[in-house]
Amino acid sequence: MANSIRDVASRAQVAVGTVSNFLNRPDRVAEATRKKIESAIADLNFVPNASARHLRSGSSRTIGLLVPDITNPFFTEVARGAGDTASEYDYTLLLCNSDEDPKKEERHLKVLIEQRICGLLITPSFEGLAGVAELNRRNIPTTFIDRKAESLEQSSVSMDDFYGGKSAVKYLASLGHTSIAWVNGPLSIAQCASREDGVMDSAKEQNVKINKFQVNQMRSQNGYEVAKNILESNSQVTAIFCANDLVALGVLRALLENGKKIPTDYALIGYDDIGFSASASIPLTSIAQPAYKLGALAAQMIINEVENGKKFKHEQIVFKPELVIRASTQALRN
Amino acid sequence: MANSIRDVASRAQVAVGTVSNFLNRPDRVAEATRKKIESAIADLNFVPNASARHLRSGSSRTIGLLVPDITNPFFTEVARGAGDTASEYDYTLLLCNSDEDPKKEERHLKVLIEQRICGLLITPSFEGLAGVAELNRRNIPTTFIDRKAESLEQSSVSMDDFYGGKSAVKYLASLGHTSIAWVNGPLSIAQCASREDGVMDSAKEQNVKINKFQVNQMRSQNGYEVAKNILESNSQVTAIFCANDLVALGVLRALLENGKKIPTDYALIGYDDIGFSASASIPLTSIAQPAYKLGALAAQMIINEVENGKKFKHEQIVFKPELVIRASTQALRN
DNA sequence: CTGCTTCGTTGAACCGATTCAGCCAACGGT
DNA sequence: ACCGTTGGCTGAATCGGTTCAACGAAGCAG
Repeated sequence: MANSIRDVASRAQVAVGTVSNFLNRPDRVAEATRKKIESAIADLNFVPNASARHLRSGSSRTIGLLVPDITNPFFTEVARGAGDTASEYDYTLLLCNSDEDPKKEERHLKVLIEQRICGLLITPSFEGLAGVAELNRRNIPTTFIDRKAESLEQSSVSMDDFYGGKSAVKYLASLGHTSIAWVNGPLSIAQCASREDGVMDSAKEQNVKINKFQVNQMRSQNGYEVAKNILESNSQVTAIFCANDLVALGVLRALLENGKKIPTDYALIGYDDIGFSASASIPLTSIAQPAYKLGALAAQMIINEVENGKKFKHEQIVFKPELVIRASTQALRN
Repeated sequence: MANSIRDVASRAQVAVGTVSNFLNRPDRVAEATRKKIESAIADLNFVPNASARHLRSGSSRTIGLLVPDITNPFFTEVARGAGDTASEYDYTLLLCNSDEDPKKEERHLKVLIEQRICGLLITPSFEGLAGVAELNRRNIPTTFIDRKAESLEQSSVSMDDFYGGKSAVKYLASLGHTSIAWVNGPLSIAQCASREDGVMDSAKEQNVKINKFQVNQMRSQNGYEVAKNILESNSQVTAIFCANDLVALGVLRALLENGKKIPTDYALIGYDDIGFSASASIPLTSIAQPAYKLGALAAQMIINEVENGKKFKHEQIVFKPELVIRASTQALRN
């Protein structure tokens, strides 16, 4: 049942080396021979064994993608992008989900090393991951996604979070809002910190007052809970900016339950522009991140690096996020 | 850099076979030897090469998971479940997304065959996939997810859609609703057809009137659009049941925009109980499907089949979905 | 002391591809 | 007629593990 290249060779009356050439460099085999081999392959239903191929050739044509939360639509899109690009170039994508658990993350990295992946795409959930250092020591090309590489020896595809934070506040200011609630996640997450920097920077420029709020996890439920604090804070807040869409959706629900009108009582902005935001009960204005493109480009870059070896130049690409205006924001009426 | 088992053997002063034993059946290696090998492995930073291992041993310990839409939270959960179980048993999960495109699906199946996966988990988006037949011919164990196997020679883990449709209508009837709008997807999708059968069956039993509506795709936007038809249909409909949550969320948005109150003007039920339903502006009553469990069990079953070979008994497991009651439904007030 | 297990270890053969030095024939130039 | 190239093909060696027959030493029974 499991046919080998030798079976094909003997049936086609050629040498094994010729079959291998047919598989990898068809231009080097003569037309007549090619036909013989083709029909032998069809007859025997032959499909080459990837393991054998990898073993001998040394290169695995497998790239690993390690994400912290496959449940998050953002990463789902990243994975789609990376997957599509990988198969376009005949690479296999090995998708691993760490559930933000460092143990799982390390374990997956070990498996990826066992598989001898030729490159890794990763959004690390923690700094200083032992496994990543290991990858480094083994000279496995690594590209960071949604997090800028700190060394120029590594590539990354990330977003300009400072700009994103800044542009949301700028937009709200342009609508006439002068007192904004800013709901952020843990500052230990690099993205959150940069967004906050952008927010504060813009606030200064635009002469806007910022009320800071915090959630421990960036999920809907946390937004729902923090909304009470905002309402009770008794300030003149007229707009709310959340560090991600899930949180914003939670805030939205809480506000509606409290009889508030969006966008008249409060303007609301999220971050990420996940699919659900467009179809929320009040479609959410958000800062869109091109997740699919991020994944696709990261895959593209790692493939370049794998194929061009030393002469490859590492790049740190930074995308600018984009404001997407929907029904949850409008100009402040006096 | 890339160390082999032979390097380990020579450094530990033992034979290669002993190192192999250490790796696979440590109990057969004496304590003293074990220690020597352990430290040699640590010194050399040795990690076994999965390709070589698979090549010789014949079994790949890799299971493929092919889903039609990784963007759908339902499949994301299935993937999490399958992935967790796989790594628990030291298998590697190869996740492929076909985007409901039969060409991509076939291509992924080919890659999976090249990888010599030991088992496949699949939710086929089309009937009579050539690739699946191919898998069959090669005797690769296959388990269907969310779709019942038609042959007793194959395993499947699916949901009782008839029951799900039935229980939603039964519940609405118990609340006093006697005229229900039923928004279904294409009947060519097996799940949709069964749910509809359940709906109609229950309607008859409960003496409830059903108004049928259809969407072509089961996305939020389609629900949003169909809602207008429901409103214009001018019937006495007091409850709406949608074939999936995304559609229900779209309907919800349209209703709210039209000034309707949920659940007072209309009771609304979705299907799938995706995470967002709980945190929608009006938390959605839904028919919950244990997606994670589905994936985990399917992985469990395929691993059993792989490891027990012939003496394995194929099973067609059918889960009962569960009604989850939230704010979008309440008793009809007269 | 001999024969029989059991335990731990050995190392060559093997899995199925790729690689590469080497071969042959045909062709073109001088 | 001779030589150099080129194109097409060959097949043994190799990648890094696993497998397995065989072996030596120790332990035990008679």
